Amino acid sequence: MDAETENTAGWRGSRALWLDAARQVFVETGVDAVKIQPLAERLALSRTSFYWFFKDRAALLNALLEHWEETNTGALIDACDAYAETLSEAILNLISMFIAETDFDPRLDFSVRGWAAQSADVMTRVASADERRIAAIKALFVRFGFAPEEADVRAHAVYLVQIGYISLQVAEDTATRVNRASEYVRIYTGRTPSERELARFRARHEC
Amino acid sequence: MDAETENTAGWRGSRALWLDAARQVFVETGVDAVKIQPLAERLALSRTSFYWFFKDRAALLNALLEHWEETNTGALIDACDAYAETLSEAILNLISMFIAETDFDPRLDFSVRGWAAQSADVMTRVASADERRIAAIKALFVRFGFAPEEADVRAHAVYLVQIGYISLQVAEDTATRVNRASEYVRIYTGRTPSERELARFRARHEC
DNA sequence: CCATAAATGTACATTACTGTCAAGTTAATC
DNA sequence: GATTAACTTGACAGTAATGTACATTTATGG
Repeated sequence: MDAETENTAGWRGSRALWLDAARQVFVETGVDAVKIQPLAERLALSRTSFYWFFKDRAALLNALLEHWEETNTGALIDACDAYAETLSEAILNLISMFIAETDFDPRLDFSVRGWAAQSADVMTRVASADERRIAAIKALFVRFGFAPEEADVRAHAVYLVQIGYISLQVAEDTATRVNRASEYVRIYTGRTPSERELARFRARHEC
Repeated sequence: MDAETENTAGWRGSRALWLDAARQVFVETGVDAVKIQPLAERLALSRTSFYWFFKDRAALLNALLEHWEETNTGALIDACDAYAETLSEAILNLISMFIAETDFDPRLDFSVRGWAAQSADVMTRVASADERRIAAIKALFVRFGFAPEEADVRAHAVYLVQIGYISLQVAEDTATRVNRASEYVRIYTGRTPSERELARFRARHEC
């Protein structure tokens, strides 16, 4: 069943439908574009119907932020906790998660940061998400024998490069990103990933 | 003479005054907040007076973008072209420019990226600025003997980390950033900066 | 001191949004 | 088939913004 149902009568709306439309607009055009009237037009629903599912616009924005917290930060931490025999493999796990864009949505992350720039409230929540994420990456380096201080600097480097990528909004195809991965592993860890590790990594992104 | 003159009569406005106010709001709250009516209130000027200096809102936004292109990208390229005896020194020059925040305004850069996300036009201009910047950093690595391909990856790493920093909007004091610089130089270049280079670097940020 | 360009302000017409309320429709259940 | 909870809608009242036309004020230079 499509999100855009052809029906013009009956119960077409739902909390999830409004939230999903809001998420799309948010990602495409930023917080300030998340407005009830345009969303209603997009969904071919009456504007006022919105107020049955959400108290007001603020409630919708709040739901958006909660969605982001659950998905993106969760996905990153899961990737850090994933099984890995070597540091290279662990880093490749992380890179995989960023490349796949299935669990972690880079554009959502970027939009949230844009929002944070204009809202102190959102800013603090973003800052604490960043802390949790960096701590997870740092733990990964520590797990493979790095001293805490060095693990910290390297975790920052890994994370900052990814956030940088997201901010550049580069439209590279998966192939180039997959190929570049091994060089990044070398910069991050100082070690070269084995052929087997790379083969496993490539395989993951070709299906 | 202050930007906020106490005078309530006479000629208080100017193109520069409106543009500067717009820049501030843009950096604090994003493009969508750059509105003539609020700017007028802020400047204690009549809203319509704006139209004497700019054709319309679009003209103001365009001026904003041109300002960004001139300042930020220019500052970065200048820093890359600056005199340096070693690669470490060259990288420290670059880091200096980012830390100083005098010529290159990180928040302006961030806001422009947020704007780009919602405007294809702005996006292409940002993309070409990124290309010019990365090319300048890459040239720096090549200048100190790196092979083009490796120079490219390293230039990306350096640039992405900085953009990542900007996106995180971390509020670190100059001291911590200065201290961390030497570790970043090591990650970026694989070499440790000399004590003299670091001393010169620190001195630059203590006056 | 007067003409004029530079800048400001007032009034108007228009558009896009927000939220509330009361009345309607639809699907499920008893 | 009547009741009811879940949902939809149109009408209303209000706010904030845009841009245009025109009148007014202010500084400057002959």
